[in-house]
Amino acid sequence: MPSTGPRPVAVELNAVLVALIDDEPQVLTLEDGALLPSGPFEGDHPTLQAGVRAWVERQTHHPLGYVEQLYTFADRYRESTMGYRIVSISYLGLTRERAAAGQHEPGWQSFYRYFPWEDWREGPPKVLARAILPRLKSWIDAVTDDARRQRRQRVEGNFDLSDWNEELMLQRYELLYEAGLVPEAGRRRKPVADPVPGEPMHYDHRRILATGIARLRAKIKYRPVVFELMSPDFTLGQLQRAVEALAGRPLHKQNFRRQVEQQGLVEETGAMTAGTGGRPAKLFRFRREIVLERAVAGSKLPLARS
Amino acid sequence: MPSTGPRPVAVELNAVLVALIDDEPQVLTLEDGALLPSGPFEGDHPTLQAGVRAWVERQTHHPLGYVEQLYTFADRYRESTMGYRIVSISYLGLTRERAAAGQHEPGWQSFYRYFPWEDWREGPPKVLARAILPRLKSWIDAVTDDARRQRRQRVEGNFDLSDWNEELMLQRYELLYEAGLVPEAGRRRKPVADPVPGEPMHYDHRRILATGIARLRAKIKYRPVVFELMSPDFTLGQLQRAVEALAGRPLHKQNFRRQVEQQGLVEETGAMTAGTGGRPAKLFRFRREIVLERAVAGSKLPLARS
DNA sequence: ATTTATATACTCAAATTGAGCATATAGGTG
DNA sequence: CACCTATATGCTCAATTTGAGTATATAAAT
Repeated sequence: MPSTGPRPVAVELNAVLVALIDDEPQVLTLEDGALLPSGPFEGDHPTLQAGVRAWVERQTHHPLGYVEQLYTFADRYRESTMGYRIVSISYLGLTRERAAAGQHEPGWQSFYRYFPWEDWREGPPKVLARAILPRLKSWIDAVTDDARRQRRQRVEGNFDLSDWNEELMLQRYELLYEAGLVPEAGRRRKPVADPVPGEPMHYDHRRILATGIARLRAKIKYRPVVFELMSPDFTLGQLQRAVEALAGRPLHKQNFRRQVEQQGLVEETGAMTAGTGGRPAKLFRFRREIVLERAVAGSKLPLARS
Repeated sequence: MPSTGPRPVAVELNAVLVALIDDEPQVLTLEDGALLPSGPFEGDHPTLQAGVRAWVERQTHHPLGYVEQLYTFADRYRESTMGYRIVSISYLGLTRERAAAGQHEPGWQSFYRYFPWEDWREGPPKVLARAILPRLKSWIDAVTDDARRQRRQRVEGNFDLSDWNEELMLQRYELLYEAGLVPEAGRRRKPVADPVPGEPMHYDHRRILATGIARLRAKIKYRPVVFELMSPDFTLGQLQRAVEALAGRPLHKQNFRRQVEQQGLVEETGAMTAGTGGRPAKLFRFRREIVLERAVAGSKLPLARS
C-alpha cells in the first residue's frame, strides 16, 4: 500500500560553470570532459543557491560571480540503481578566470567541443553543410505527407543558414537528438550509429550544457552578465570578443561600442593598454551600480498614452 | 553517522494556473484564495511535466494548453513537521476558460486581488501614491549613507511611476517583502504590523504567484502564448484586452493591431462579430503553424557582415 | 617608409516605433 | 430620422533605433 511519508528521492545538483579563457568560452567538467560537476544537495545549506555556491567554490577555489537556476529534471529514466528517484536541479554559474597558464586548465573545455555547429565566429561551420544538413534532409524524407512537412518546418526554422539564430541552440540540440544524430546515454533509445561531430557526455549532461549556454546566449542581450566573466578592467575589444565567444558569432565593432556606451554600462578607468600592437585602447570598468538603477528588460508592447 | 542513501525528501508540485474570465486575469486557488493548488509528485509519471499536466487536468477538467516550469525551491524553512525536507517545483499553466457563469468561478481569483499596485489598466493605481510609496520612503530613511543610497536606487528603479515596467513585478514584490510591507507566512520574520493593500497567501504562495505572472508578462512579448488563453476565434479587440489584462496596462490600439498583423500570427476566419455595439469586428484565429516556422526570439546584438 | 593591426569618431539610409488623424459601421436616443 | 456614442479599421508622419559603412588615429612589425 502507498505510504503517506515521503517517497525516497535523492536531490542532485548539476552545475554549468562558465569561464572565458583566452577568448574561448569554457565549461568546467570532470572525467575528461564527459561529466558536468555534480553533487548531492547537503541538508545543511539554508537554500539551494547557497548549496551550489558553497559547493562550487570549494571545488574551484574561485568566487562565483553569478548563479542562476536552470531547470529541474525528474524524468523516469533518472533512477538510481537502488530504485529511488533522482531529482536533478541544474544551475548556471559564471566565474572569472585569468588567462590560462598552459594550453587550457585541466577540466575546462570549450563549449564548441560539444557543439561545433554552434561556433559561427569564423563564418558558417563546415560541419553544418557537410554532415548535419544532409542527414537532417534524410530524416525529413524518412516520412511522408504532413509529418514530412512538420519536420521540414522545424529544420528550416532552427537551422536556417541564411538567418542563423544563436539563441535556438537548445532546440537545435533537441532536434538533432530526435533525429538520432547525437547520442545520449541513459535514455532508452537505440544507440546512434554514426553521430554527427561533437563530443558526447554521460547521462543527459550535454543537454544540460546546451540549456545553460542557450540561457546565457539569451541573457547577455538584456542583462549585463558578461561582466561577471571579465576581469575588472577591460577594453571594448576584449568585451566584444567575450560576447562573440558566448554568442558564437561576429559582431559589428562600431555598433557594438555604440550600444555598450549609450547603455551607460561602463566607464573609463583613465588608463590605456600598452604593447598590444595597434593603437592602444582605453580601459573600462563595469558600472556595478547600474544593476540597481536600471533593472531593465526588453519591452516591445505598443503602450498607450502616458 | 551520515547514511549514503537518499535523504528523506518530499517533492511537491505547485501550479500557477491562469485563465481569462471576462477580460480579467485569474488564477486558480484553494482555501478561499489563500493557497495555490499543490500536490505530491506521484512516482508513476514519466516526467515532471506529465505529472503536472495529469494532475491539473484531473482537478480542473480542462485541457492545459501550455505548461512551463517556473522555479524550484528547497529553502530551509520548507520543512515538514516530520523533519524531512520539501522540494517544491512550481509550474505555470495556461488554460482556456469560457465566460463566467456568475460573477466568477469558485476558486478563480483575479491577479490584482493579490497585487493591486500592478494593475495600471485604468492609470496609476491610487494605492501606490497613497500607501506604498510613502512607506517605501520611510524604509529608505530608516538607514543612512550608502545603505540609504542603495535603497533609494532600488525603489526608484522598480517603482518609477513615470516609467513603469510591468516586468519587474517579482522584484517589486520582493522589495516590498524586504521592506516589511507584505507579510509572508512560514518565513522566520517578525510579523508585518500594517501590511499594504493586497491579499496575502499562505506559505510563499504569493511569491510563487508573482513569479508566474512576471514570467508570463515577459513571455507575451516574444512568444505567442496569449493565444493559449483565448477561445479559438477572437477579435483583435479581445486579443488586445487579453494582453492588457496580463500586462496590467493599456496598449495603443492601432499599433497593437499593426504589430499582431505584421507578425503574421493570426488569420481572418472570414466571419464577423454581431450585436456588440459599435462596428462589427472581423474574427481571427491563431496560426498555430507559425510556432514551428519561426522559433523566434528577440535579438539585439549588433551583428557583423553576413 | 610601408604594411598591418587595432581603436575610435562620425555619417547615412532603412527599418521600427510612438502617436495621432480620419473614416466606417454598428446600437441607442430624443 | 438625425445625432450621439462606441468600437473597428486604414493610413500618415516624425522621432528613434539599427545596420552598414567611411574616415582617421596610433601602435608594432618588416
